[in-house]
Amino acid sequence: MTFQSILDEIRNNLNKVLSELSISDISFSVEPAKPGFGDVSSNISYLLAKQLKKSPQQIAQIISENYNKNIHTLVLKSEPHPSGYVNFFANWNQLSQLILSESNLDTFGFVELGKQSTIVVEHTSVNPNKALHIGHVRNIIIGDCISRILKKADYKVNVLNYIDDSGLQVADILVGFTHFNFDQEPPNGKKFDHYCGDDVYVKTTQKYEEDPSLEDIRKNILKELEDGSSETAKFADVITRKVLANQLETCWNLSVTYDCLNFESQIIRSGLWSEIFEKLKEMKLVEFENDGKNTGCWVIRGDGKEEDKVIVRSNGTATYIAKDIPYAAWKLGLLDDPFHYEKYPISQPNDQKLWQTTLNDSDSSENDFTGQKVITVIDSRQARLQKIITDLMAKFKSVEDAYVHLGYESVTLSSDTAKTLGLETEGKQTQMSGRKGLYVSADSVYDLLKEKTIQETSKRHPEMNSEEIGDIAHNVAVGTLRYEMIKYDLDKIITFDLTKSLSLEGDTAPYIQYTHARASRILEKSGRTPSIDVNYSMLSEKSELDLVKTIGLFGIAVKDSANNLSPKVIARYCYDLAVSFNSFYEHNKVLGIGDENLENSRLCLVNSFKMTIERALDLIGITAPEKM
RNA sequence: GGACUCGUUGCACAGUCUGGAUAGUGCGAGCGGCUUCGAACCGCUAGGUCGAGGGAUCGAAGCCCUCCGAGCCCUCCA
Repeated sequence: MTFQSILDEIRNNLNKVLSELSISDISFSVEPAKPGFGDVSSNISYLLAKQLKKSPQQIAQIISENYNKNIHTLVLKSEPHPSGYVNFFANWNQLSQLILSESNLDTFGFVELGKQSTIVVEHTSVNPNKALHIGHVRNIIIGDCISRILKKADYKVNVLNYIDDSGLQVADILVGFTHFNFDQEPPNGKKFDHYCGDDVYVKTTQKYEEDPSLEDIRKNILKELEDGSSETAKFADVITRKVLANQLETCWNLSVTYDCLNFESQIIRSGLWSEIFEKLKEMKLVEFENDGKNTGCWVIRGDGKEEDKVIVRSNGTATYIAKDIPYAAWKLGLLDDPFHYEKYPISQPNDQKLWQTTLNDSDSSENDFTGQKVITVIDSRQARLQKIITDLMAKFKSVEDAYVHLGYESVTLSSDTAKTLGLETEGKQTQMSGRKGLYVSADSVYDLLKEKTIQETSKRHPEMNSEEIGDIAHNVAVGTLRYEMIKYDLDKIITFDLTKSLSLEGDTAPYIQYTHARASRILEKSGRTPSIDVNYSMLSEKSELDLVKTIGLFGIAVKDSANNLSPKVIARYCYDLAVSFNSFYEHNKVLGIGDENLENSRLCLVNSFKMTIERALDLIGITAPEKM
């Protein structure tokens, strides 16, 4: 694992030094050094200070001296720092060789964390009554990046999208179609999902406020939805599948794909709920209330000071959270699978197979989309409900962390952007609202970014045709949007601003993609494929070795990212790698330097960089064009 | 009222999980760099009581406690 190799070597040798000094059981750190402190650092002497009754400086001195007596291959020397750290300097002749030759392998960056265990990643799960907005995009991109990263970390990943096709939001647009005469054909070529969200949904919910008696119609429609044989349910199926197809277009356009679509209507009709409800009763996880404010309901007891949660109403119907319980249990493979699977009629990009659940047992294939672990990506406003599910699953499965709610903060609109949508917020950011029509759609942001990129690219490449420019603009637009969605920590609110969030400069995807284009250009101009059999010891400039080192850190970044379910780590790695390359590019010429051997070595380095940035970007679903 | 999350330079963030050296980056501001492998770039300068207070520690932006500020959740809504 490249840079990990030198960390391992140092750890082993330090342990040897410790045992020579008859010291044991110290868990010290061995990590990549901060700039200016060698290549690797250890805090070992701080930890021994008390035991040895010596200052960290003195101990660092002793350890370094002893360390240098040992045989080492990847380390040149160990050096005590006056602060007390023990710093190590790499033998770059050896380490460059190791890192750069490994970087040529397809498996570069692969880490054996999952050991081929199965894991479910569920994301997207947007009600099929509207187009995706920028807030949904955060969910989708986080989920997609996590699945890509987990695959790189040796997990078998099943990506699911839960289609809530029988909920209240769907009922609302049905009310619009059936009672307010909304045309089923959108006006002047508008995408159907946008039409349903912008027009039918918003205007129908407006009418509820004007006329509360409409609530009865709404409730009726909702009830009919749950009965699969009703005309309403059949109509709903037509509408929601049209919306879903449009939503998937948006996702696919952003390089997001799935393995299986799970329809809520089918979960309801499968009878999984009554199965799990019996189990809950047996395990005494739900209780029937004979008095109090929840009289006649089945509830889950609140934790500590939390209120009890009703899961079956006194009229016998299940609440929102109740529907999630059988699905969660199904995802973990705790229930007999009632579903059959058929191919989704439209094919995904790259022909990746997409399945959908069906209760129809003819003409279907055997599949298993469950996992030993489950990660559900839902925004953190649902944390309370997800905690209830998590607790239940821990009891069902008898494994603590089998079900993980991966929460993230929402995307809000900046005051300026809200104003362009007609809402005055007095300088404050504001939550989006589908019901109020207060949102920025994913498609419109993509279009804006693409248009902007087309302009930039045309300026630079007047010789290109529009198709070529369009391809580049697509990759840059998708990259920019994806990067913007994951570069912040999951628990930071993203305030989306129609002008400020669409920058193509600084810490953005185009910056990283641009370095890739620079590298590609060098390789193209060199007119040859770099040979791997070169003497890497010719690489000795600081910026060269920094680049080699950053390339070598790929695997460590993947491991960190997978362990912490943090796509941001890969985004930052990509950025660091690009910064490293730009520094190298600024300080060293590759072509026409009059030294064939050095040129060869640098070409190899450029090639390793190009392959590594491509692989790293791929983990966050970003493609870097050859030219831009 | 209770639960959870956040607070680091003018703005937006990284670093906090796993304590240790000189707290990093981008935007913005000021200055400088294309007859050179692509300036969507690079270099330099200015800008920080790490929300406040206390505690444990040889050592805290990081761990524990209290407080303040912001967000969000707490329906027989979804």
